[in-house]
Amino acid sequence: MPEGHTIHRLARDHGALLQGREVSLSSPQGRFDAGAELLSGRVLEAIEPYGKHLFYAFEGEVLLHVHLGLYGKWTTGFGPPPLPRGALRVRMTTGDAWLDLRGPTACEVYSPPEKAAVLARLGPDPLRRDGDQLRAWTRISRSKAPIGQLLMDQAVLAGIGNVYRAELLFRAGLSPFTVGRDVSQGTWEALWEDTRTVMRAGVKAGRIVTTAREDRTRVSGRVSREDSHYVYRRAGRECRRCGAEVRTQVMAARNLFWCPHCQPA
DNA sequence: GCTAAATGTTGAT
DNA sequence: TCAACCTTTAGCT
Repeated sequence: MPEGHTIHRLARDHGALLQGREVSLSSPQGRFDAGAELLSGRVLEAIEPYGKHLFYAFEGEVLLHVHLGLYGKWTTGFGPPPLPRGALRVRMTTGDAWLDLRGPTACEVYSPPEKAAVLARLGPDPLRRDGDQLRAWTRISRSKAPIGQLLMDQAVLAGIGNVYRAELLFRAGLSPFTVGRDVSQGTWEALWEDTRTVMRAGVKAGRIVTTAREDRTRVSGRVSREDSHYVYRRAGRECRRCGAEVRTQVMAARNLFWCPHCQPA
């Protein structure tokens, strides 16, 4: 399940399997029959991640646009693909590998202008080399909205989701209720740099781990699910740093988590 | 074994 | 504001 780190990881992994290859597409579920037929048999030229969006560029100036949403998932394997089970929106195959897509919010054929239109409404992506923190700062520094809402707004920053929102604000010691225009530029720049650091680690590990070693219960071995977050989904439990009770409240239509002591209003 | 919630967004009401 | 998308998992029993 995807925030930006998952998308960038998929782009990398799928590139290794598909780039420069002729790809066959089908839609066993039937909901993408026309698109699969249009794209099938073309060479996959490039895969580009932006925020939570994936763009698969095929020869002939046509793209596959995928947004996983909350449930969407890719599974991959080598050799002959398994018999299709369940609601399988798209299957892509090369001679060697297969890739199955289930449950995406978006799976559609795009033209280059349609891709450009999506990019035009997204803020900078901290995982991209061209991610420009000043573009986000322009929005944040003028906004009366709380920073916990702004971080979730894909027009402000592309790729952050509910886990990173909670965890990044905790790491910054910043209250989610601080309004954008009250955030200092120095605080923002540090937050942006920390976002890049933490999300890059997420791409590498294939999961979100935001805790420092000294804040974990168990210090060696694989980081447990329990140990991988400071506040996300820890409502009512003790803050790892100070012992105060972690709080929760809906903000931007999602459950927000924070420590009232480490992130004072 | 069952239910609810979940790392997200869109489009209808 | 809410249903839809559709799967996985946590937390119950």
